[in-house]
Amino acid sequence: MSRIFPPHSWPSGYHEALRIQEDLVQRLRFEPLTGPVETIGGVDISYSKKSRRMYAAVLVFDYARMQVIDEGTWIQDETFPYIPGMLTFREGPAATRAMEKISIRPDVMLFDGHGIAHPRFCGTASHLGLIWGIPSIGVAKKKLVGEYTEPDPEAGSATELIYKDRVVGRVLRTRTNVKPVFVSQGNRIDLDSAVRVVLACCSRHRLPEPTRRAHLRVNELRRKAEG
DNA sequence: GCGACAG
DNA sequence: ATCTTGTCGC
Repeated sequence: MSRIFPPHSWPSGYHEALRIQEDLVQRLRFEPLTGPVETIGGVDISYSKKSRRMYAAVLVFDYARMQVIDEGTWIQDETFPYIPGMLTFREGPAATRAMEKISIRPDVMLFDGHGIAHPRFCGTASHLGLIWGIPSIGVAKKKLVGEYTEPDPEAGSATELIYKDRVVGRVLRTRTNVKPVFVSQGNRIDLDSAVRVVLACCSRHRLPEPTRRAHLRVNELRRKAEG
């Protein structure tokens, strides 16, 4: 039994959130990214514990030039606490409102967090990519679940992230001699395609440009609103 | 009970 | 995310 959860209705309790993840995970699909990628989106959320406010930004880039061509932002109060494995219910509401403000739908989207490298194989990148209807990739700075061996120090080196006998992602060295990032399938993309896209966005920094720039943008929003 | 634990 | 000083290296 599966259904499509309304994008603008979010759960307030843990158990309802759990049921939603178990429902949505059945709808995830992982296939090679077909067709040319001309635009790519980056999403990030920032929140201040003090004001309990959230700042969201969705940036759309021209993939070839890696320049911003569209932007959507949103500010609101917190509606859900931070619980490992439930990040999408904390960030989803504000991220979705920011998403509604862009006019160019990106061909693929990068998230600051995991895709299927998640306790129930339904992290933020998978969840939001699914309800937004856009191929998505998870790029996290730290592990949530799984086991792996350290990749070689050269840019491009990678090892598998294994969880419950499944390959749920890749530990990828995006730049030489920097800490690796955790790349995982969000939805409508396979792991090889995901890694290829992430590497293409990391010519100058450890994190891919779309999420890196979205992060700078939300911090700018917060500074402007709070100080 | 103990350790792990995206942002 | 937030708390926090200095510091090593491209």
